[in-house]
Amino acid sequence: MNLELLFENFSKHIQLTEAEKAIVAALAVERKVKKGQFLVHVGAICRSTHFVTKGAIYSYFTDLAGDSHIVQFAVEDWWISEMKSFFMQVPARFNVQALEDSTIIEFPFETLERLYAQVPKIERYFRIITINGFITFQDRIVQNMSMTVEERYLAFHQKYSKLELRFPQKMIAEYLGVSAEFLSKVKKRLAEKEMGK
Amino acid sequence: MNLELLFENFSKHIQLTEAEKAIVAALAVERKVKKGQFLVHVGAICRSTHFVTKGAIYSYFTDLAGDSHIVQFAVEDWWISEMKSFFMQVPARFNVQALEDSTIIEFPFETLERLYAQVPKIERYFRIITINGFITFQDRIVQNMSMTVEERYLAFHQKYSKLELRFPQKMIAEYLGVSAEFLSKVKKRLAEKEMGK
DNA sequence: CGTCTATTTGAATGTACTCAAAAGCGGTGG
DNA sequence: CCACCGCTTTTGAGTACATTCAAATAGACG
Repeated sequence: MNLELLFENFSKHIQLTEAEKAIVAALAVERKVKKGQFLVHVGAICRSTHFVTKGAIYSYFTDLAGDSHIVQFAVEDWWISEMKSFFMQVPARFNVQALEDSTIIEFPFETLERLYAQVPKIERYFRIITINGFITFQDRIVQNMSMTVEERYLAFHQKYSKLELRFPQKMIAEYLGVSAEFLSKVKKRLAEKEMGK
Repeated sequence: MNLELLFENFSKHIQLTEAEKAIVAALAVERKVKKGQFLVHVGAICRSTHFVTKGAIYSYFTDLAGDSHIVQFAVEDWWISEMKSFFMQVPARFNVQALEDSTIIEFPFETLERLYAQVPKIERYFRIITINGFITFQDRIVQNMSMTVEERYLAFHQKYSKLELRFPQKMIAEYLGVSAEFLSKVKKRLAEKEMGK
């Protein structure tokens, strides 16, 4: 099991001793998932939180009209789970699914609680990355309220160019909250503007 | 200074000893603000996080077109601040302003960091309430992506009836991401439906 | 290769917005 | 305590941004 990426990520926010790293290593579970496989199903309880070391994962839900909406993307070095389901141990509202064959490191709910007790710095780490997630969703609200689809797409394109190369355009549309057809038109319009220069 | 409400809120997630409460009490700062007064200005750095013990506060921003958008409401027993500005100590993107004469308990940034070291349970508390905030913003994204204005208003009405009584309808519209005029029409339509029953 | 899904394109439609004006309401001062 | 002023809310007409539906094209996967 390769925990390098995870420890590197930890080190951005906290400094772990070798002894503490050993405790984490003893509790971490590596798992490989095939393309299309689900990590979490709507209605089930999300038992673990997932750190991606290889591949690409996304979470989404389907509304009453049958339309899908992407909640979150995750590639290498990102965490993903159904937060509400995981932390409150209630039925999941979103699916979490693999876009590609992927490798993840998992921490089951009870394990994480024990880890907080044994290594309080880990609790600090999760407080900090939760703040980052909070800010990300807040930004998304801000953008949805104050920007046109074109502006939102451009912001996404600049901030997440890596994701745009990996996830199909349809999913980008489902993330931005716009129909796939309209996103296609917006991109065309932008390309024409670019030509005109 | 009345810390009852704050300690009661703490007790929902962590159990503090009397000694620990004393440490918190020694660091907490009470502040009274008049209606209309700002706790945070756009462009300034948000130095404290605020717990409301009396009154009503809201955070908002004004976009390039001059339209206002509400980011968060807060009344008694709620926390409010400009999260990104506070935790990263960068210029604020939102204003935080008092709707009514209010009383708040403040924790400056450095104080909170010291408090985490002295009372690790406090770090746990803030991890948990940040998760709750994360989930709230995630829910808002989900609703904005999959529900009509009418449905979003009804969800708000049911979940936050307390807020609806206190904040002007215009601000509810700015929170839901809808024009004040259209929200008025939606409410009229709903009232007519209600009559027709 | 052949099939299935994603993307593109166009036409018609709709939900929500903008602009404008009237009505309602609350706060403030005389 | 009433009257006035300013802001909020309502209402209507016209408009726009984005959607839906439909069909053609392109691309990916087995």
